[in-house]
Amino acid sequence: MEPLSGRKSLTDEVHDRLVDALCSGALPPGTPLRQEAIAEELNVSRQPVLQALGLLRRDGLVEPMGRRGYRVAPVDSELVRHVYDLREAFDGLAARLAAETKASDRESALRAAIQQGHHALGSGDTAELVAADVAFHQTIYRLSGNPLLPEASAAVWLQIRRVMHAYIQIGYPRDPIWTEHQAIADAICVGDGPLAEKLARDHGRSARDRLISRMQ
Amino acid sequence: MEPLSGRKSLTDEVHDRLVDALCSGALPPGTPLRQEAIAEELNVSRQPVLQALGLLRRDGLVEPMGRRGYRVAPVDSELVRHVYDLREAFDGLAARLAAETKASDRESALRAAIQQGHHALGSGDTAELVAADVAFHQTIYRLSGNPLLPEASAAVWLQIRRVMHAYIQIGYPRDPIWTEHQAIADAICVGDGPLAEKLARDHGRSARDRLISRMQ
DNA sequence: AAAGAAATTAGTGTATACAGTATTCCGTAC
DNA sequence: GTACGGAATACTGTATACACTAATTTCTTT
Repeated sequence: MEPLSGRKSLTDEVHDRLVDALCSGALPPGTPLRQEAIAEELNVSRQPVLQALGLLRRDGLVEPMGRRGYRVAPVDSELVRHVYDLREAFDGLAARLAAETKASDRESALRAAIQQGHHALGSGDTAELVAADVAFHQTIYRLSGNPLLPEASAAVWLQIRRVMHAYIQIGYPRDPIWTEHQAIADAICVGDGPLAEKLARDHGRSARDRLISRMQ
Repeated sequence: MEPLSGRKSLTDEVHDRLVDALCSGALPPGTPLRQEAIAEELNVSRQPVLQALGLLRRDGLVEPMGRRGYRVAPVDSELVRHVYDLREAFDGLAARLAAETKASDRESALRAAIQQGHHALGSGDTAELVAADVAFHQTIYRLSGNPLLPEASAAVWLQIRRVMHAYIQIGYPRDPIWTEHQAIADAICVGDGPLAEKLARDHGRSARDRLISRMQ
């Protein structure tokens, strides 16, 4: 982690920085977190760190251990199941709405997202693959026109990022993720809401199953 | 033995207090909020208030106006539509899971919630009615067995509370809310997941339509 | 009287100082 | 050798002090 500077609030910057570290696996589950250490590392006072940890607690990425510091929250298959149940609901709603509303840049945005995915597939970089996957679904969320969706699903997607980083490994060329993405995008572009919803939910379920099977 | 760390942080207490004030309509949309005034009112320093306002911003109940204070977020029919779209997704998921999993106290919990609702109907107290409605759905959320559901839907339910307080008035005896609730509860108790999901989603949609029509 | 510059004000966000509490560590009694 | 009690420690959360910014007001000039 490097020193930071910007014009957002320091609290948000610390939050973002910690989110990245948590989701990339730089801070694996169980790692103890001390405010003072983090503050010193980022050249910040303890106050923004305190607030950022409070947010991370709400996000479920961190849990307090007694009154003696925090610790990175563990990950188990139960958590993954619950996270993906919620994701299925979010994705289904977003896909249906995106198909039913008419955003002007719908086709181009989806095409760009899928292209980004294929590029990531070619590069074989895990981080880029995760980023492309997240970006694809966030695109649909944005196209849904519901401004509350990103915020409401934020915590769930943080967990998804974390789990994907941990368990997606390079060398699953048969992974049908991006063909499924293509099908969802097609249904949206055609304007078939129910089909888009169904495909999105099926995709969520199968992604969950693949992930859980790899966790064993 | 006992989780005797029962004392919550001041930040959370301030947050709860402000949430109540916002949802009950004591602080109507547009009201400016100043940290110092709130801190003095609650006999607290400005620090917990600052943090609580940050949380409320995330919840969408409050928005910053420039760098000169916050203001209670406005409510319009667009917001209500988006909120209820999300609620439909949450309720559907929760009802299905609650029907499919077997919590031992399923029947008794639902029966108690419905009884509370009928009591509130009899009393004619708006606040009690809103509380009973929220409690019924939170019961289903709990019975779903997904521990992430309450937190993920928290912001949405705050908005629902706020809108209901503002637009539900006494004297809608024909309001079918609690008969619909009964049907949902029955489907859950019978263990019919798809039916419970469908009924819950229908209920959400019709509740939204009734609310929006009253807003005009 | 109007416009522009300077000063005051109102408010936030950040840093530092303070207080309290659970955990650890060690000495002592049995 | 082990159980217990009390001091030291290592944290957190809250209060206070500081720094900065944008708005508003006031003063000056034409």
